[in-house]
Amino acid sequence: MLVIVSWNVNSIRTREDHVLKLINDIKPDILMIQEIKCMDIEFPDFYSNAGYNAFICGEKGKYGVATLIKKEFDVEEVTINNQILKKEARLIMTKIKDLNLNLINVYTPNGNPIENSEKFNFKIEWMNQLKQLSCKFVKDYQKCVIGGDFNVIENNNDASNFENWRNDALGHHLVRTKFRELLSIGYLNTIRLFEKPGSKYSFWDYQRASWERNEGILIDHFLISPNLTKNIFKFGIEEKYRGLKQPSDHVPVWIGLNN
DNA sequence: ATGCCAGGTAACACCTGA
Repeated sequence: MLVIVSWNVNSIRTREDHVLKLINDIKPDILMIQEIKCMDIEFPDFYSNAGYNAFICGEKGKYGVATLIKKEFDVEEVTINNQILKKEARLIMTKIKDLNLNLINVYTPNGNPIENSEKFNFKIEWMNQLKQLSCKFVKDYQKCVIGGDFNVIENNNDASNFENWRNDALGHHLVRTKFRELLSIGYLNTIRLFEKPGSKYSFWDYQRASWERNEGILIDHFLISPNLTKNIFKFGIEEKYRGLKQPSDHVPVWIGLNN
């Protein structure tokens, strides 16, 4: 069995201890981390001793993703040539050769404010390009897991008060349509197999005591290609990490796959 | 409509996030 985690940590240098705790708690085979907020060379090396190799795509102070994979796997990082996906450090693609498993770690642009057409349009175009990148795995019957912070509220019930998000780039109908396009080419939003919409959130704002009042949203997702549907047996959300001292505003989400 | 928090950078204010 394989455990794959996704977590927007909001600065890896600030959250290093929390990530180590997660590694000890659930011992993932793969960790997809978003919003590392540092350059590759600044990424702290807590992972080697824990038994992981790191594939990092960072930049100074903003965005940034990293995928940590257990050392026993033979992994190749796949170069992204797409200009839009390369523009900011928001996506890293790796392939575990032993398992023929493709992994796409995504940090979709926020897209706010929607009145600023440049930011919103970049989000829409970025999601278009993600679809282009992802559909070839489905067409070629390849195994693919897309995990990360999608910055999309898929279902009205995935927000404690969806009306707050309807005119926001996370709940906007065009963004939700783009997300559904990923599903329509064959990807499955794995949480839907296990939880009813509204029962689980992955993000609580630092402001307005959102955590204490459980005003959350679900925006961290795992999508899997059709030929992995038979392998998935669990979707987990580690809510307790939002209650730690100096937490990320997101919590870890994970899937369990059987071979 | 904006700030509320939080982190980073740069510099004691502003950007980005969601």
